Amino acid sequence: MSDQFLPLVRYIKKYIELSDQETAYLCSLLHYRFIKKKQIIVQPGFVCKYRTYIVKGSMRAYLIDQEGNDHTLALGIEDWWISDYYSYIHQVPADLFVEALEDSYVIQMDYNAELILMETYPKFERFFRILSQRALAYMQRRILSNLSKSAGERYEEFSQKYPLLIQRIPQYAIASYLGFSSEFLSKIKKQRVKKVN
Amino acid sequence: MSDQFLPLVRYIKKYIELSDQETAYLCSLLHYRFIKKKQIIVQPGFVCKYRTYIVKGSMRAYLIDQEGNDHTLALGIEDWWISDYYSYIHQVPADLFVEALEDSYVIQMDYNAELILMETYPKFERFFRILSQRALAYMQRRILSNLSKSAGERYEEFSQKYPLLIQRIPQYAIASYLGFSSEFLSKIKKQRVKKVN
DNA sequence: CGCGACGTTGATTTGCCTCAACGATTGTGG
DNA sequence: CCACAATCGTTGAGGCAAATCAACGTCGCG
Repeated sequence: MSDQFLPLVRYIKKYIELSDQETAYLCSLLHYRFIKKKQIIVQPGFVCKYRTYIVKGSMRAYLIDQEGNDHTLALGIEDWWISDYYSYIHQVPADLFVEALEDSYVIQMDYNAELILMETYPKFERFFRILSQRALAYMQRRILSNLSKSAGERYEEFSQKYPLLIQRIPQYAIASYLGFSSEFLSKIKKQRVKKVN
Repeated sequence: MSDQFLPLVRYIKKYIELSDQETAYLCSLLHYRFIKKKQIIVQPGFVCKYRTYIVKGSMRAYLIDQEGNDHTLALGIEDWWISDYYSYIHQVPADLFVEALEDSYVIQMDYNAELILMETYPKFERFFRILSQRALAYMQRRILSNLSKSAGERYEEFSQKYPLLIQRIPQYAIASYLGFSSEFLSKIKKQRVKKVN
């Protein structure tokens, strides 16, 4: 068997122990895929079939509202997950697009496979519990940050926390993730340079 | 044994089945408490020890920033959970206050009890997985709503979704939850009345 | 009764948006 | 391999949604 799934297996082993048998079964349920830059893997109106783990590359999940403005829910690079989580969990049509920002390699698990996996080896309940608890705690922090901080402060915080993303993710995507326009991000950066001097 | 824990047991049984033995063990780990209006059960600097399920009453989780403004992360009434989830999950000092808005009765479970419970009866892994997955999906929707909608639209959506909260929760708490000032909420409501006529 | 908590209203200010024009860089088809 | 288009970021002018501040009304509670 190829070890294309190794990054994800290593990721999971940070949270639960896996025997060779369990690992093999897990891998039998996974799909390894190449996603070309700008390719869309989730779109509104279609159920989000997969949980997507990024092996290499970067992706963005975003909403387009009635006025045509886009709003970024999530950004992801190596070792992160991305999807329209609401659509995935409830198996209802998505509201979001999920799109590759770079040529990417991903590992996907579909909803039924996930259920079967948890039934076969209940320890995966534990893995998904930990995963979603951590994501939830993180989301709460993000909401607080959005509620309590100015655009400049949020950008500052983001740069500290994710210097890698600042380098690789287009500015319009970062601005949209942080909740302001990309023009305004330009102006923030200009102010910032002044401050440093 | 008293059945003060019945509401929570019923809640849990919506997601997993429980034998009498499991139920009894669960209840042995719970605490039933009365919280007086304005009483604070979580505060910054102290680890959030409990997950809190509201049996009766209402509560609010909020952050006070450097300028002294408060920002509401969560509101809760009967049959909802509330806590500083980040603090609880990671067992680190909280950033938030959690306060009763009315005289309230709650059921609390502490972090160690939760771990023991899941070890003793692994099916509780499943319960907490489902719980956090649903909360996570909900949080993502809230972020999208905050990113893509105006103050008026968010209030409209909130009123549709939680008519009970509109009646029972003070306006300043709702405004703060939705991310704008309570003065502005006054003005929104005024506009709204005009529209209806 | 009197005080404190909550909500309202109006005047003014401001953080961020919108629009438009313009470089710089990247990608692509001839 | 070049020309041209598309994409991305920057800059400035003007505008708007919502904040801030201050004053006032009202209600419930000690």
